[in-house]
Amino acid sequence: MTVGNAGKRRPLPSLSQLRAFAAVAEHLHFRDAAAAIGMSQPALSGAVSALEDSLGVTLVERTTRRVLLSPAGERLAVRTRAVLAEVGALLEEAEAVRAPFTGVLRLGVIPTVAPYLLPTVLRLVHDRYPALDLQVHEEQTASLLDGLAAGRLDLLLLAVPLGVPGVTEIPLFDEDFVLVTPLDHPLGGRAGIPREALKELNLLLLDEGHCLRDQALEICREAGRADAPVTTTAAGLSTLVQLVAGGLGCTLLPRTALKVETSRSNQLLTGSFAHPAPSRRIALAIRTGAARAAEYRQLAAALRSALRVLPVRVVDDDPYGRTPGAA
Amino acid sequence: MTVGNAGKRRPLPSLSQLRAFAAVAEHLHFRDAAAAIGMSQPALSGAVSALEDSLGVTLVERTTRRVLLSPAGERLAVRTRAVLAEVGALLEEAEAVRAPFTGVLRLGVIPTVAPYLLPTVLRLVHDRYPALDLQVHEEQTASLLDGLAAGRLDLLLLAVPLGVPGVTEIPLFDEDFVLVTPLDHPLGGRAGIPREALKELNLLLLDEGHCLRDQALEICREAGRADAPVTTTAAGLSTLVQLVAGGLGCTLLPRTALKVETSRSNQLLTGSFAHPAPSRRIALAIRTGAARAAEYRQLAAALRSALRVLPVRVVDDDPYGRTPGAA
DNA sequence: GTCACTGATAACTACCTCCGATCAACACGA
DNA sequence: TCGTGTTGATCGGAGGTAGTTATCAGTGAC
Repeated sequence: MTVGNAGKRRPLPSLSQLRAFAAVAEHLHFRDAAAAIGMSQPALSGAVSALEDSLGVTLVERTTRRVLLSPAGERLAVRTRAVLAEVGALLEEAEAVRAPFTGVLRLGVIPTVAPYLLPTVLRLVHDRYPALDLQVHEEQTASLLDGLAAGRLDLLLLAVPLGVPGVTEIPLFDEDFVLVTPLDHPLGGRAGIPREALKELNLLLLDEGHCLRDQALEICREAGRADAPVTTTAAGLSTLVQLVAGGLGCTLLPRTALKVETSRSNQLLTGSFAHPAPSRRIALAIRTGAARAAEYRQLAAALRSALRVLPVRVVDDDPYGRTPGAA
Repeated sequence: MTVGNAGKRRPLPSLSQLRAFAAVAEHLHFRDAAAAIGMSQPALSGAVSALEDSLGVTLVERTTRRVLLSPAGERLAVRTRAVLAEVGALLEEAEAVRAPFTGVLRLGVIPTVAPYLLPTVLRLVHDRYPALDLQVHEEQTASLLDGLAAGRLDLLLLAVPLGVPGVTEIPLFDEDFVLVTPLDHPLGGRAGIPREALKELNLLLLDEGHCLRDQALEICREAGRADAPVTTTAAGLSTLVQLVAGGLGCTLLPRTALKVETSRSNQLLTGSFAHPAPSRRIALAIRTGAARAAEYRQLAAALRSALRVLPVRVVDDDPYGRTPGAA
């Protein structure tokens, strides 16, 4: 026998082999795995064997009755999934290059933004990117971020900063909060209201989980309010405004919501804060390194233009917002 | 002609194709690229063409006199490199599984650790992992971290915390600092020295760039010292100690360095600080997700045992320190 | 205009992957 | 104890892939 080292020729594994191994690692069953990736069981069996040969490592412990991964197989399965994920991103980006602004775009929007911005967003997408199939999901921030990380959503429209690693924010605009009060409220309809006035108000807030609730609480805290201002809660801004109209207290509304929500009642007054008014920033959020990031940034730029008709301060185009090299 | 969509059959690209494209993207020259990856120019040319077909994207703008990447090619080249990097990690991990603790291990060590710990480290590696070819590089922290990120080094032995993203620290032990003084110094040889004493001392420090210098400065700052204590600097601990022996001032030494550095002179006294004494933590550092991470953690565990003979406080084995599933 | 050098193409070979059919091992139940 | 169904492995052949060498064709320098 040859002494040498144990090194045989080790050709590059093929992506088919890696996909086969990943499928086996997932299903722990050759026939199911073969069906899942659309190849015959013998082919898959051979592919896994070939991969084991080329790596020189036993990946799968086979019994005719049970399949399980070897310790090495467990570790290498992680690497394999990473490779396939990168390949997936490559293919997706190629597809995006080949036909930008086509196919499905799963957009997640928070409830305190959706009703007021979606008309603008939908019109923009329809007019400018007619081949884009926009699917809108209205959820709260935490759920949206989960969906983004899990690949269930592609693009989020929500309030920032998030401070979540792996998520890139593309700011769109800042909008002030305004104070909505009943007709007989002493601050009703005033301008230049100092923030300190928040210390004394009977403020109505949204339910837990809405980022707008947290923002309002934060604003109160900054204004020097120690106690929690909550006296009641509502599941939506519309309900909240109706409670105000009924005289139960005041509330803070983002300016984009003002027109829609206050036009239904003549029992309301709107007060604006002294400069600088409390505000929130609305942005798009994507997975950092998303394959179609260039498209999303282009979409963000288009959105900024379209949103200038609203009572908001559109942020400047950020220097990285251009598609590098795109026409 | 068929109307349909523009979609043709799009087979998975092969890793050979990706490697070919990456080589072209790097060299911008087909023959050079072909030579670099050890294949013929026509084969490489065909591979790139096949990749372009399967992606449906023009990646390379070819003139017979000049080759450059299309904008899409630039973007996809990044993805391609990411895929190949993951594949490389996969192969490396397979190799590590196949033959753990063999091959080259490029270890970087900081100068204030190297002379005192290397004897232990080298003996351990030689005895326990004889097939491991340890290559030691003595550099300062910043240079080591660069080398780790660039792939020039595999494993670092240095003071932590670093707080560098992408670098995982595997703590080994804590060691106290001791105060080295000339014979006639009022604090000479005392025990239980309060930290506040540092406020008044004429302290000698290493040159800029040594983390030990920064640690000493930090300790002085915490002790309430406002001014910089630097009066002179030295390039190595040996020099520093000779300066102390010459009566130019005092210095802080890590306890592991004490025996070696003070045995050459009888003009020195060693004082210890009151509990808790100022200390530094020494750790191994690796790239997060390094292919051979399991081996490095095993090595760290072995090192902890071996280092118990030194005057240090070995940290507990961290819960993630075991090779998952290894015998 | 010529020449050197570029990437593309042609023709051929070797190998590889895939499939359908079949085999051998095992667990379970009558 | 012996079928029986299900498991993964193996076999043989068709088809395609990917590599080679030899050659072609376009381009810029001189």
